[in-house]
Amino acid sequence: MSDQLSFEALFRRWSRKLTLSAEDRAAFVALPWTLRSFPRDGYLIREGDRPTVCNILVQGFAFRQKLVTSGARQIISFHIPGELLDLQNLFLETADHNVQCLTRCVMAVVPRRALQELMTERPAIRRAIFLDSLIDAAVFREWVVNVGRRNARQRIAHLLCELTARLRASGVSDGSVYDFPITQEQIADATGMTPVHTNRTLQSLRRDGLISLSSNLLRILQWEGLSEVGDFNERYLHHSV
Amino acid sequence: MSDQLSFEALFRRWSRKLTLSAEDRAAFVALPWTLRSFPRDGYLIREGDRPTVCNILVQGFAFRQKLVTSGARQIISFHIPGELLDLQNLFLETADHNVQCLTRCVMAVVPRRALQELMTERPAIRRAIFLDSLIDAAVFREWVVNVGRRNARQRIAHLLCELTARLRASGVSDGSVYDFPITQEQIADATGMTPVHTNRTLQSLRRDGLISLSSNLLRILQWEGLSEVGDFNERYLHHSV
DNA sequence: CGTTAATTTGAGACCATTCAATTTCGGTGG
DNA sequence: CCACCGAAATTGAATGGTCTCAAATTAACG
Repeated sequence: MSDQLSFEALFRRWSRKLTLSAEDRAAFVALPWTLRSFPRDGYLIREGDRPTVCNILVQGFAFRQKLVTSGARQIISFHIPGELLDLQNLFLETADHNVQCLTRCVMAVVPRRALQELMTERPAIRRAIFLDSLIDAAVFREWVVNVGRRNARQRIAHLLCELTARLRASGVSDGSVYDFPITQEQIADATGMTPVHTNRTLQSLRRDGLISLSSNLLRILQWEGLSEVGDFNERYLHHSV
Repeated sequence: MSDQLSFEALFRRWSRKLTLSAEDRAAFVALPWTLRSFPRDGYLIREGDRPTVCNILVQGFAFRQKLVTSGARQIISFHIPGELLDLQNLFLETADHNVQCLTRCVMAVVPRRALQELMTERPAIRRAIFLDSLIDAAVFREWVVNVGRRNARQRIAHLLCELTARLRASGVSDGSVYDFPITQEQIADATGMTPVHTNRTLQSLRRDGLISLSSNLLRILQWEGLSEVGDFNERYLHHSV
């Protein structure tokens, strides 16, 4: 895979929000990165690790999760190609959650020291990374609201809306039909529900003609209706800065 | 109030995590800030605002919240003196949530342009602010876990542990007895519960001799027990970077 | 000392969970 | 191409944690 292709999605995403000069891009591509493949369910980072690298998701989907003592798992975010998966580990010494692959993934792995130095030298890159981490935080906040104050239907509808809006904005999909590699158990862990109730709630969304989901293929049949059910307002995604 | 005093808590907090030179502190104090008082429940930022300033909490307690269409409110974080309340608004144009005062507050208000420029000139300040925003995000993640995968007792115990650990680390309190200006309704909104069930759950924690809470005074009677009930591991607070 | 906010109590209803079993799907080897 | 297998999705029924609604009590404050 050529250099441009590895970072195509990242640069495309950043370009929507700020101006990256050709030199900025060149300096980024000149980082000492390497491509690495991970299997489905493979761990990129485990809680307690002291990471020395930073991962850029080139291909595939990933997610962050945290376990509680009862053994239950809470998924904290999903990630799509072109996103940085561990900005927090650039400046925090110890990982406070797990990062795992949803599908087989290809990562561009960069030593965090090199990325830190690039941020020192290049204000535009620094700003892009700072923006990304602020938007990550905005998504976490919305997830607190989602699991804290919405019912089952709303939670799932909101999650589907968020994923759709992000995929659409990234240009990975047109946002109406796309490959959806998330199991019902994972949806349950992302929305703070049980798999059984997730199943029943998805059926209710299907019955109402809002979505169709089978064979890992999600169709958004009524975007307006789904957004309304999910109380979805995409402001928090800050797609236009 | 003298300049040093306004930023005392902030500098103390930052000093635990990195080295701030006398010049860094002087440059920070030389920012064009002003002190401003806010009443209890007063809004600092409303969702949709396009802020031009950044608020540093000097005295009092504040919180972030977001409303859903049903009218329910989810509190997303609490803030104590010495914390920056709207780092996200430094680089994002539109506020995606509300920031409100829990008690009467004094803020140091800084034009965000001035703070941005200081960050450009002073790498240590830049790093401190970046660290703060990463830790904010870590707290949001833990809150997703809290409302998503813990039961009522665990949620409230965890919230009390977090507040105690943060107050202790900031030096505002010794962490065993402190003024607790949060109503049961606000605890409910922070944990995704109803006020009624919050009341019953607090009673159960009191009955077990873990805490005592009345007249806005919280006593942590059994820190170990409370941490265990709340599944509390303070790693995510990153008190030692 | 009056007035409003905050806390507390009771009881019934409901949303979501739990547990267990069944069916369907996706991938693999014969 | 079909048979097989484990994973994922689906269904049923009973349980339970939390909510809702309403009222009473206590605390906070001017």
